[in-house]
Amino acid sequence: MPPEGIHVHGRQREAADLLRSRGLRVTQQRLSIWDALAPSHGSHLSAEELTERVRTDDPSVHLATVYRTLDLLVEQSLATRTNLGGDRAYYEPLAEHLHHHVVCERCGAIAHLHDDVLGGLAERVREASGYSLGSSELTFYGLCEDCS
Amino acid sequence: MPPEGIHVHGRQREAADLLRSRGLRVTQQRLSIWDALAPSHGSHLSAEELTERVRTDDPSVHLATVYRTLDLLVEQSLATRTNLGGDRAYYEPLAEHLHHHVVCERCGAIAHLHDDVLGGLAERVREASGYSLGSSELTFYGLCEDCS
DNA sequence: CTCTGTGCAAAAATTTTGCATTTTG
DNA sequence: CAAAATGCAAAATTTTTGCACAGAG
Repeated sequence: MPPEGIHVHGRQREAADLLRSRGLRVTQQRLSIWDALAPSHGSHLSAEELTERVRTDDPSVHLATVYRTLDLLVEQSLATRTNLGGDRAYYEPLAEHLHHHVVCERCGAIAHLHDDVLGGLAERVREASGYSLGSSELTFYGLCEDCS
Repeated sequence: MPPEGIHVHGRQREAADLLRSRGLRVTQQRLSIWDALAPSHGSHLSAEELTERVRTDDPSVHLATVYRTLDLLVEQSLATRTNLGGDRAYYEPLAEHLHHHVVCERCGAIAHLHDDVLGGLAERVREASGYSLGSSELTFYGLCEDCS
């Protein structure tokens, strides 16, 4: 088992490649932000929460930079922005598979919903609306098992 | 066909009854806001747009009152708040049937999606997540027929 | 008359922007 | 070196709140 540092560097190297391959500049800030957004650190982070995390590594990173980087990552489809019913936006690294959210209205627990649970939903929506569909944001509210 | 005034008063009387039956006070501001939120006036209004509308009738109504009233209406399940991907919240009077939204990413046109288009979605989500479901907010993004 | 709702102004919370400086390629 | 990214502070946007006054029941 490699020491912790290796993981970080591996992940950062991967991020650096992602950025470079898209013609974007690789900066220490972007790498740190990408790190802090890692799924293992818990998802659904607001820009402010993310900044706090990033700052434990590099306190000089400014909130504005985090916003600019998040815009960039979303634009590049490397992250997604979700709303989850609150007032601010939450960000997640783009997962292997698309997913949606089920939010517990009592304790705030968030479950992920794999796209394949939806059945032929997109097709039905396309037919009903006449729109050609791209992305979607589906959020269900209810009570988690513990709370209900 | 009754003159226009009758409609307004009919709608306002209905609103007054709704408020009274819930133990809430009937104020001119609430009636005007309810009126302005009417589906016929076009839906998906932001608090600011709604205030503008209300002010054509009564310029003294304050934005803060609109926010407070909208909170009230949502709390009372007389209106819904949706996000539609933007930064601010949009409000709709609670329709006869629940519905969701399909937003055109190019021209902004919004189509409504009847709940019955979703098939057994809620049931499938309940099974997959273990949550007992209440409401949901589903937004699809794509291109409308004109734009695609 | 009492309690709730409103207007107002001020603040809070979230996100964006202009500009000088630093860093990347 | 040139172009792009960052830090900073200031502004813009959206929503909330405290308080004194007005209006509903």
